[in-house]
Amino acid sequence: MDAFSPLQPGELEFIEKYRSDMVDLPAGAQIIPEHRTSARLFTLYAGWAFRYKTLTDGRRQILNFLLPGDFIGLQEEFADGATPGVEAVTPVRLCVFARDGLWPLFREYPSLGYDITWLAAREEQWVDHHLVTAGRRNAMERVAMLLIHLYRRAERVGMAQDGAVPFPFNQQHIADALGLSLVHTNKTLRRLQAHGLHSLVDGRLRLLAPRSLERMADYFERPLRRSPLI
Amino acid sequence: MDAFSPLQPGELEFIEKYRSDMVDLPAGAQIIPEHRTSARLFTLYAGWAFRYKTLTDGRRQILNFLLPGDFIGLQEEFADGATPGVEAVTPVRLCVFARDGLWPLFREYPSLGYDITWLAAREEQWVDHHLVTAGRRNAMERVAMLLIHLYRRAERVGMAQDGAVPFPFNQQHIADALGLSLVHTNKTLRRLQAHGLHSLVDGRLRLLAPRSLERMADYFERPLRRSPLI
DNA sequence: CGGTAGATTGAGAGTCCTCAAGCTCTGTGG
DNA sequence: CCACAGAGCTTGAGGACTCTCAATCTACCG
Repeated sequence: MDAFSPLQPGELEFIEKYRSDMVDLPAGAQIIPEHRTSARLFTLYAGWAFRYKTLTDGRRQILNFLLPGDFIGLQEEFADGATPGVEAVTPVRLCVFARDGLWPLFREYPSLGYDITWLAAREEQWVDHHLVTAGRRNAMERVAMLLIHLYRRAERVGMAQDGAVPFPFNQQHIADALGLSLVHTNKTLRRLQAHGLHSLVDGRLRLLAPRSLERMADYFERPLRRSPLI
Repeated sequence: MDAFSPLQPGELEFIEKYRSDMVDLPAGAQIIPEHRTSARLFTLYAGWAFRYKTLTDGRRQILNFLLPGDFIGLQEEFADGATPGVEAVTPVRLCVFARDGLWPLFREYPSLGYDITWLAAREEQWVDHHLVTAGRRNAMERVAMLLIHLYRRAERVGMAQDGAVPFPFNQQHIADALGLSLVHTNKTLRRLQAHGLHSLVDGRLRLLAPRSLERMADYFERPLRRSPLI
């Protein structure tokens, strides 16, 4: 697919060997439970998921969203403290890798190690992005930002059809990603919709006025680059 | 130093070869200007800095803080869009590496590539951490969290003396890191101080009631691990 | 036909923001 | 030696944005 870089000779074979399994999980499943380090790494092959952290009183913050092609569980390898959880939003299919195969991968195929670093850096960029949103944008701007962000990412991996992408999240997900309350998220969403900026019907998102949304959100990302795939 | 892992034979020599220069910059200098990709990578050798992004109307969000040992500029290598800026808080000393030496490093010393991935993952953890703070904690909790976080990190690299660490930031820095206004940051800081939880005198931070601060901030990080150094 | 998850709406309260002014400290120049 | 300017800190007041509480509504399912 156009979204991903081609692999070098030998790399695919190594990945196949490294991959220990293929797993399907239902919507809502904990791919990696919070605070628990998993002995496995994953590549999300199909479906949607998100990384999150919760405070002891239950407040939850979604750190970023995971789409097909995203690598899961790298942070846990190097974690100092509490590790985030990873939860499936839709049914997901995962490629499973043994965690202790990570170092051999770097050693034998440095190019794949480099790719993993790329993926880690890209993921951090998205968290950076969300931190700016949560820290310095108001509710209207936050929601606009998230809608554009998710649309573009879904589009990038070929999910767009007729100007719409799947949108499997409920309003609680949006609220937890943006640092807003559920109620205020709802009101903001309705307000944007009333302005004719987007539509959200039958689990599909359509940006009706992308330029207005971008202006409102102060969105300034360039087109997403082709990324490596492990 | 105890905070960093020992290097393997050969690694140090390679790093020395890879390093192209050593640079000193004054407080306030832009180590990497925002939106500009630098042809160089850095390791912060001495001093304090931070990564940040700004919106077009000037609102600024500090993404994380950089202390000695931190690697700078990796995200830019893989950036899709606008890259964050990096600014010195105090005078800093930097080890400079050519960006195009990164791939040879992975190829010739996979162990160092692995270390860089470690550093990237650790940095993302901190951004995760700050995102939870900005998204789901109130002002009191945010400030408490930041004070503990910076204290622990400074302590980890040997900056603690007599129960105090250097604190070179002004209240605008704190506000921009936490997603608060300057005024509210000030009031919150004073309130914490009035409760006897911390002291901030002559640019030195002291946690007077670390347990209370941790409880207030819902802090649950374990001791920081030894980290690799490039 | 209840039961549940999710969406929606209104009302009141509270946190946090903006505006504005004054204060302290430091460095500079007359 | 003192006036002055600038950066950073502090405080008060009013208002705006966002939150919590509570109730209603819809869609879907067994």
